[in-house]
Amino acid sequence: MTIQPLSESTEMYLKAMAELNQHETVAIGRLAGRLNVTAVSANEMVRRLSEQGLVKHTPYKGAALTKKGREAAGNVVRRQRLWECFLHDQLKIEWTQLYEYACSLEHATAPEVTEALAVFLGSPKTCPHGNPIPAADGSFTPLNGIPLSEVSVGQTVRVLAVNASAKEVIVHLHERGLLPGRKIKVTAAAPLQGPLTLQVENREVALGLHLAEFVIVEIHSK
Amino acid sequence: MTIQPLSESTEMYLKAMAELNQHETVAIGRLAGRLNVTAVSANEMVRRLSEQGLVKHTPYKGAALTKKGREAAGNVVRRQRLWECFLHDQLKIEWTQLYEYACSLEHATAPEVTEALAVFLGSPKTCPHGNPIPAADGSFTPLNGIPLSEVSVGQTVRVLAVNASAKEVIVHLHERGLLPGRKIKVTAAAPLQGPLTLQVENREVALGLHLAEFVIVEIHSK
DNA sequence: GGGAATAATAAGGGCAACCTTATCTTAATC
DNA sequence: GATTAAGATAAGGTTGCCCTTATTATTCCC
Repeated sequence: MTIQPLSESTEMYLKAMAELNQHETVAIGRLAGRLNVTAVSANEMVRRLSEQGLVKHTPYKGAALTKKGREAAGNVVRRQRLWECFLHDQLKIEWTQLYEYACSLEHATAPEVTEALAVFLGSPKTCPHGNPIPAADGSFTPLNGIPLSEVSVGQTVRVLAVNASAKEVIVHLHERGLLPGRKIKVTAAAPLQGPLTLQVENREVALGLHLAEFVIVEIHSK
Repeated sequence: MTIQPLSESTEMYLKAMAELNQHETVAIGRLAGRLNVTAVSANEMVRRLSEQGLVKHTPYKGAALTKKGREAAGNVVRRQRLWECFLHDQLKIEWTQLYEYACSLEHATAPEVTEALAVFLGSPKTCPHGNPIPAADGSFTPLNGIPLSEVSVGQTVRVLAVNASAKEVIVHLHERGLLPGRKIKVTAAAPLQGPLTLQVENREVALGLHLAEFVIVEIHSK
């Protein structure tokens, strides 16, 4: 099973769903937004995906990956993140370009190449952005962290991962020093969904709440 | 110039033309054959390519790459052969799979990645099959050799390159030990376009003439 | 319970790259 | 100069994935 090759578009939908939400239902609108297509197109495509048994669509509720879909999605994510490692560690490609370049390569990568790449890289556990690399069977343990947007004022946290796909978002976060491993303190949170004020490496940084969602952190113990 | 991204199909046509014949005209039938499409489809596509200024089509004569097309083709070939080096040298992918896997990757490779890959690999001059890797501007010097099919009986030659794209052909030649660097002697040639008989590493091998065309050799001096 | 936002469906189109079938043109060869 | 093979052209079809516009259905929330 799962030997039928999926189209590039199919892979992008599956990956988007996995990135948005591993298990629960994803609203068609969010999916459409992330993939930059209209809601009508997303609807059409979700129908096709559910015909293939990759997602389960509950009208007016959203779509969720099936077991098969989750496996396929994990596989796509694995390929992408392995390529990100290669592009970053070996080719020294710019941080902000990794996602984009790896995304192109991922669709063109045969299973044999994926596994050889993993071995070559020493079976890394996370991509340069800090996200876990799924196993060969597509399974993976989500990070044990919370979005920065949910951290309360005064707390100090450590960045585990940056989980964004839009180039502008990646660039924006990179410019503000929000990289895996960094220690940051939330010094203030403006009311009404306003921006957070952060202390990042002796630097004061303002960050919109919707962008803070892409930064996965753990509470800094000690 | 040459900054507009070409479709995968376009790249395949350009590459096929470059592989079939760097400079001269290629018959539409040969092109169609190599790309596994009908002559009608190839005709259509050649029209599109000539509208883009990539080829010059002379009706009933064939198509030839323009300067622009040759550059673009060289670039595609460069990407593919660099990936072949990577897959072979670093990932230890099987010889007979290199072409196929590298071909998928080549279409998904940005210029920045191509150049970083070249640096990473130490700017190799040839791919594992022995074919030259074009420079970043797409230019390259063809091998100074002749097809094995044109060697006369009794001569001893050295294999410079295997220049095939069809998997079956690659497998067939590989099984018979026809690899770059091998020394072979043409011991007989059957009449009427019949097969050649070769001495390859103390082994006697029969090889169809149309397959011998894919093996580029140089006369063994001394 | 009613209005707003979101989602679904229908209908019609577009584009790239392929296909088939059929007709016509040119080139190559005896 | 006629035949044949190869190439060109026309017409119509398919598939995947996207689009717009319009209508209808559902859910959520005050």
